[in-house]
Amino acid sequence: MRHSHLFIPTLKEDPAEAEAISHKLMVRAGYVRQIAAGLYIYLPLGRRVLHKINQIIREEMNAIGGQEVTMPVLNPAEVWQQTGRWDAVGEEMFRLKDRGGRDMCLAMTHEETMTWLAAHDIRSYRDLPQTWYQIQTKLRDEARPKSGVLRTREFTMKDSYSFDRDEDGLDKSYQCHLDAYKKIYERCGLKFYVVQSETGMMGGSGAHEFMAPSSAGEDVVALCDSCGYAANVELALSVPKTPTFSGWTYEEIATPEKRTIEEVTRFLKLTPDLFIKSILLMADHGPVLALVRGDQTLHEKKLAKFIGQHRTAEKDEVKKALGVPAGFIGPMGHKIRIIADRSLQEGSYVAGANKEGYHVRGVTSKEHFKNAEFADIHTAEAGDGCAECGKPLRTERVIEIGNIFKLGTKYSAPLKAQYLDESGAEKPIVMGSYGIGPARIAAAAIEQGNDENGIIWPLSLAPYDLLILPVNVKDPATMETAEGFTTALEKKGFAVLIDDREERAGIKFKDADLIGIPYRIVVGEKNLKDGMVEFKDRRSGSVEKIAVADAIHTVEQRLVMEA
RNA sequence: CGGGGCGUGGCGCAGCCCGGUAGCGCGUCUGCUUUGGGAGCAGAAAGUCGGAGGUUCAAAUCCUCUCGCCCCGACCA
Repeated sequence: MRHSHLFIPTLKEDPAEAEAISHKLMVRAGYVRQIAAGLYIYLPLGRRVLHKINQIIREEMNAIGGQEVTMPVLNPAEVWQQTGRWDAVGEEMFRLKDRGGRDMCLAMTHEETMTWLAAHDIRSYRDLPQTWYQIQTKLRDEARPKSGVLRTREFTMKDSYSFDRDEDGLDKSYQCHLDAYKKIYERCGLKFYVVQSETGMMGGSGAHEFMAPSSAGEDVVALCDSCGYAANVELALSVPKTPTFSGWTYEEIATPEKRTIEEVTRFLKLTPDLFIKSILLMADHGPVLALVRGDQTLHEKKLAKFIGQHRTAEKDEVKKALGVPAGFIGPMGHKIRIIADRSLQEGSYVAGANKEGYHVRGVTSKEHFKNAEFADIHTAEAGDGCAECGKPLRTERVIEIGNIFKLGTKYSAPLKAQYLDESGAEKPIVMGSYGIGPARIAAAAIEQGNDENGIIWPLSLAPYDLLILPVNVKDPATMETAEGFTTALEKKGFAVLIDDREERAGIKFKDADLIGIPYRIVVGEKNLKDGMVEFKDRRSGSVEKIAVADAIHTVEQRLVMEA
């Protein structure tokens, strides 16, 4: 392909709106343009990358027996009403009415329509198992689109759905997907983790996420290098280090105007792990007091599993519910529900005295908050002990590039997706759902592969395998050689881009680095006189002179070896 | 939805506090020179200063409202 025939609008400067490296580079290198918040145009290069990712996904999905289908993006309300998600989802779903006034929505995922299909056309255990997938547009009215292509309002997703007769079948389908996903990300050249995850709005009994480490990510995972425990911090269990307790007797201490843990620790010259942080939350069923250790952070998603939807209480609500000004709450003597972090079961702590200007020390669970329920509600932090093996955990910021869920019968039951077993009994189909975000794979690959000059693609994702760069297009010998390479290598099946623009060498080199094609042949007049050209590896930066006569053979070997 | 920031030629920005001629760099177009890491010189085109209202003799600049984009948080199949 000739560069002069392609639309590759590169930019010398970073776009003002971009923060994430992948976002800056995708825009600068001419892969995407943003038309509105969370809505992107994929330019020729960007489209090629997505296409390559989608092909890898297709191959691996087909390899586990997946069958590609296409679901409509525009959905009738009924199916969503039947599963309850029409009401459960809220503002994140784009809704509209057709000309007849019927409620419709733009699909944000396709459990409903896939299950509808299964309900209509799967009758017998003989029809099972099935795995259906699509690579299709999803629309979500995101509260906050961000980080370029990482969180958008319209995006394509590979989503697949497995249909089995029972849990055993589901386990097999789930495992097949897990293995296929690993292959997909490996082929995409990504560093990634498989971690335990929340089931979120999908519901269901088990879930994993595939996470690509990157500072641009929105999630954090806790990892144990010792036993391999890996989980999203939304659910990661950890055992904080036990502090050294003093043999305090229960007594009040005056702490005038010292409200925050930081203020009180400084005032009393104690470490924060000897404090109890008492946080009042307003849940649907009334106020709840949450207790975590002073050095820990309450994880509201963990807490939500016990008390449901909630928010932190306002100052006057604290006063009203507990009769104590905020900043001096202690766990003692309250009638309301108390959820305490497990780490507080042992030890003697400092806590608010339930009295303005005072704290107390010597607070223990056995004497002072016997009525509390104990659970892991703190955020796992680096250095905490692994809940499995006790060794220290580390944490890492990651991009979620895929997830897999065991749905069970959450969707098949309401949509009546049933089959008849051998004995003629009607049973609900047992389902799984599995997602991959191709654009996130592309962004993660850039986050993990770039330098100060631009993108460094893995060969498997690069828009072109090889760039031929004739330094001076006006030199006939140069062009003859360069075009000869292009034709010969294209015939061999490689995707070749020749930079035939009448630009200065500097511009072409800069653009080449920016765009990030993994290999480059530079055809220059001086080298050509000696029968040589340069072969450059974008990743290592290494340059070697190779004979014109050997060039095609050398390149072919190199590319085949890497592929 | 809460907090913060920003909207000025295609792109990146200055000007705004302290009202009075719209400016810089890059890009684009023309010509000449140059030609292996984002060239030089000369010339040119291109801006309702996000929008609406107001204050004023006069508004990019001050006031009010509004729209958009980005960041932090909440939210997130």
